[in-house]
Amino acid sequence: MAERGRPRKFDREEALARAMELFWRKGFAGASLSELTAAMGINPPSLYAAFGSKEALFHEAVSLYGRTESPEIWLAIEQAPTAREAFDGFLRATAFSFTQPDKPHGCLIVLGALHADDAGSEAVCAALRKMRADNVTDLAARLRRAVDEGELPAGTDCDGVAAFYVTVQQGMSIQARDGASRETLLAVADGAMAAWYGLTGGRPAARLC
Amino acid sequence: MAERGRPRKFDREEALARAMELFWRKGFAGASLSELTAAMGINPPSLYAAFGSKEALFHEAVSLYGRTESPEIWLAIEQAPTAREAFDGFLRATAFSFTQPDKPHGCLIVLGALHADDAGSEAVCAALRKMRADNVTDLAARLRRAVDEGELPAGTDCDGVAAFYVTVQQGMSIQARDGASRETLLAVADGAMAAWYGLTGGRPAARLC
DNA sequence: CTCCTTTTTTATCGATCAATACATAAATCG
DNA sequence: CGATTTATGTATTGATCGATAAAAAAGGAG
Repeated sequence: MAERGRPRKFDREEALARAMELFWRKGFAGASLSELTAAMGINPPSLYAAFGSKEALFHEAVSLYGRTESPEIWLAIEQAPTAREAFDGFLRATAFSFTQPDKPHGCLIVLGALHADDAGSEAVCAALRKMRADNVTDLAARLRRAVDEGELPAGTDCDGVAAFYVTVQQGMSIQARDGASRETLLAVADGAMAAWYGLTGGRPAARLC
Repeated sequence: MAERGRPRKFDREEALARAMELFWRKGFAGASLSELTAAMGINPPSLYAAFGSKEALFHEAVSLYGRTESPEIWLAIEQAPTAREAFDGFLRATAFSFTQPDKPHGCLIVLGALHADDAGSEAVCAALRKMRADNVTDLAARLRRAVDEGELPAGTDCDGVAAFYVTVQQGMSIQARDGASRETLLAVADGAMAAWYGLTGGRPAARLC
């Protein structure tokens, strides 16, 4: 079971983290092999031996992103007692995650590969698109749970509400990439939550009466 | 004043329109010279003689986009009698514009150049970023006008509200590019408008009382 | 030690990128 | 007409793209 051959000189996870950071900052097509190898501190043959291809490296980088950056965003969706607190926490965590110092602003899954440049990046683009679609599904599932639990009316348009909040979050990626401050994104989150009772038809805002 | 030399064989505006369509669909970096010349029906020397460079062609394409696609979106902002109708019309027109058949879905100004790949595209990226920032400014100006006219309270956070609605619109570009239907985008627009009274502190939704 | 396996470094591969040289063609000007 | 000007088509330019060939280096296995 002991490893045969010359031992790898670099830390694979560390190199992957550097690749993820570069993909996050420049996108799949925008991060060139020479930039990747420079950031990872290795030569091209080492990259291909360890990860297979630029596309495979990107998929691993996205997976790492999902394991390191996403959980804090989705924590509230899973753990908050009410759907309203879940969505509010979701958007507030997004505002924090998208404006971390010393990290690229915005979301890798939204900004990483919007255009299917050539045949090679079509698969990459489709993978991110599916992850974005899954986000809508997950939010809708949380809303349906709220309907089942009686927090929201039976007629709630869970898919439509989920689409709205995902759209806001995706817009926050653009805003964050454009330099919007954490405070601005939190204000956007508050704005989206201002639509909650009107959207869900749940308990109205009593102070308005 | 008569034109000297051999007359141009192609229609410059028509070729520009084809270039705009390709940039819109694939982004600045994603649209290669060979694809551009193929779409425009001309050879590289003709492109450079008529437009100067790929970057200059992109700027002209963005200008054409602003003249042909943007007006219908911004019409309501300028002409609607109330700010609420202005923003509602703005988002509904966006939903229509972003899902036109036989045209790329989403907005060229949002999707055209998110990453500053190299030194050449940094200027392109910055130009689009400025246009996106100007959008926030324009929406905020419409809100301030509503404050002046008494439609909205004096304490309204015009910049924050403008940031929210621009964020929603930018998220709609991602959604449209991902294949969201016109109906879905209209539902997102309705969702954003559901936040209006809560955000602006204006006249509350009477039906909730 | 000698084999064997794997990683390393160096140098490069063919393809494609944005951008041009060059010669020819098609118009106006004198 | 010849001279000038501009556009066109063909063929390339140097640079960079993602991906490798080849040989030296560094470990364990026998």
